[in-house]
Amino acid sequence: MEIRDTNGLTEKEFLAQYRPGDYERPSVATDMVIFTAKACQEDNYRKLPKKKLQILLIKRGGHPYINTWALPGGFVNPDETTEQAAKRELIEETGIDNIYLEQLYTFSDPHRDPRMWVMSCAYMALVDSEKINVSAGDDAKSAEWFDVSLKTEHTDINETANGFISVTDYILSLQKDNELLNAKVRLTKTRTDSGIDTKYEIISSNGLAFDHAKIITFAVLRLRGKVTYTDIALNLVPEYFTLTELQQIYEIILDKELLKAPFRRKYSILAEETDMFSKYAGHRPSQLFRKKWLTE
Amino acid sequence: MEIRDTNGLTEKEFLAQYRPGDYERPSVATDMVIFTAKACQEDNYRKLPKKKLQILLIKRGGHPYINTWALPGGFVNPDETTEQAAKRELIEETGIDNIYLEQLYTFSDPHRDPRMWVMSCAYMALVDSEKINVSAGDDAKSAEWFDVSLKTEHTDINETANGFISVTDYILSLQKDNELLNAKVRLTKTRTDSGIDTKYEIISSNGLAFDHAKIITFAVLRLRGKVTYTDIALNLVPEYFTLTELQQIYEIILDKELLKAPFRRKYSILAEETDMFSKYAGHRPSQLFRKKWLTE
DNA sequence: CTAATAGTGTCTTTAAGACATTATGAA
DNA sequence: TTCATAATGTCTTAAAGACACTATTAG
Repeated sequence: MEIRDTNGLTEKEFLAQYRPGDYERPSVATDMVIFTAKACQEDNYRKLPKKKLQILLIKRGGHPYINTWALPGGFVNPDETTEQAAKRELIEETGIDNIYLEQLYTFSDPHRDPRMWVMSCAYMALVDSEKINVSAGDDAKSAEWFDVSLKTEHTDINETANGFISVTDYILSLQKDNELLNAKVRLTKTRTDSGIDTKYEIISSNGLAFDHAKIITFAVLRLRGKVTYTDIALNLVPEYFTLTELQQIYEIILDKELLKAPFRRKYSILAEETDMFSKYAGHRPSQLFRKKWLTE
Repeated sequence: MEIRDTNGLTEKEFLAQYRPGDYERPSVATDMVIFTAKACQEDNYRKLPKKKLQILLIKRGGHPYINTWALPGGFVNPDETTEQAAKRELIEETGIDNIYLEQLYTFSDPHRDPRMWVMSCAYMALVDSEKINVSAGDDAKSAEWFDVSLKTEHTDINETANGFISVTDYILSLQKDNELLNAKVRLTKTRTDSGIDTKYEIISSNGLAFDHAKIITFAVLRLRGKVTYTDIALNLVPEYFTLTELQQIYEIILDKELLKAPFRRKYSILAEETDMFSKYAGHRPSQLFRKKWLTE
């Protein structure tokens, strides 16, 4: 390994004399979309509680976007990967450790932060709701769980000479008690001869900071896309769960009802029988299962 | 919008006085895994040419990793997104414009570049091989197409108390005439009670710069994962193509043979009939089709 | 005619959708 | 006993796998 470059330097010599250029660099942050599935209260003692998909937001105390809600996150340090940064911030801001974490997408619009050039490497996290109570309120910041709903408002497809343009408007709603945040995010797919351009834009955003409506929309769509062909949903379920609970998780993610028999046929591979049963339910007890992760 | 923060500033005033902190920032680059599917020569005039999956690599002329091969790419400028940077570099380095481009993953190991802190937002690009001849040799750098092969060497799954550890070793081979580059990339999935850790490591890498063996492996796996449930393969096919050609694309991506009848049943939705036929083939002519992109 | 690919038919296997039926415990 | 959910059976529909058979050309 004694190859010399055009200046006659070996790699070792080159690295010893190397000085980074004086060009502008972006700040790099991570933002996290932390999902959980929480059971609602139910008035009728025999009725099964419904579940809701929730994400964690933090109220901003300073400019810009003061008093609006933002995703938890922060800047990446020079000695860590973006993933390590995300894990560190997760513990700092929420006390949650050991969690499912998946890199989502890197958002890099140069003006996404009005202060300066900041890229965001966004992560999606999934936690089971029994874990989060432990650490609720640990943090001084006002972090709150919001119910999430993402609906397609409408889709328009127009054929062009050599492809098509499809425009889908999504309505994102986030609710916490009396607080309601809303956003419209437009997904435009422009298909030409070769290549497709997929663009997300925020049409309107009320009460959400930065481009976070876009990031949340992206995360919900990713979760929806992956839930049917992976075991990702198990991350949202407690240690012991019933198959109906698991089905509810799928239903709130996909935002549609599923039939019981086919659901069980398909997803019972994700569950391992135990000899325990749910109790005092006002109806037939349900068998409890343990998670059985897919290995492939 | 006249909310004032704890210093009594409005958002406008805050932004006017805002100065970024003096902390370290990473350089951010893009790296591109550009795939194409090229037909080989065939000696027997009646035999159909086989196709090979190829990627573009550029020989490094300076330290570090001098004389090894690297993915095309470059640094992101302050006025552009990572995607715009990737498109710009694609044109600069290869002359290829208007191409399928998809963000893959952001690689952020702080020591992935021995010179300094550089994150790489990696993209996957797909081009049909008839397009690339146009611009071959445009560039002064020695860019070359290498045949790609990614094989699973072995997989080990060990059950643990609360999950499992699965280790898969991939052998990545890149070949161009007499030049053969090799790498072994290990994928370790550590599943615990809650959370899974997915880690890619380079075990060995011959002739490939930086962590590019990892990026290429990631790209091949992504392409394999998406080809069966999207229309992504159409990006690798010329304007007019036969169904056998399309099937060949699937076969080289998935690295396995497919049955003709079921393939056609499933993927004929991606093709629109024309009244043209292939000619002088030494066997029954084949109908030519036009791309029919999926709109959903 | 021959070698080679093109293109289709059909039987089997597997999975998904739809819905009905039986089981069971707390109040 | 009743209400509400648990759990399973089964008929239908759709897709995938396997493989055989016919069609068509240049040489």
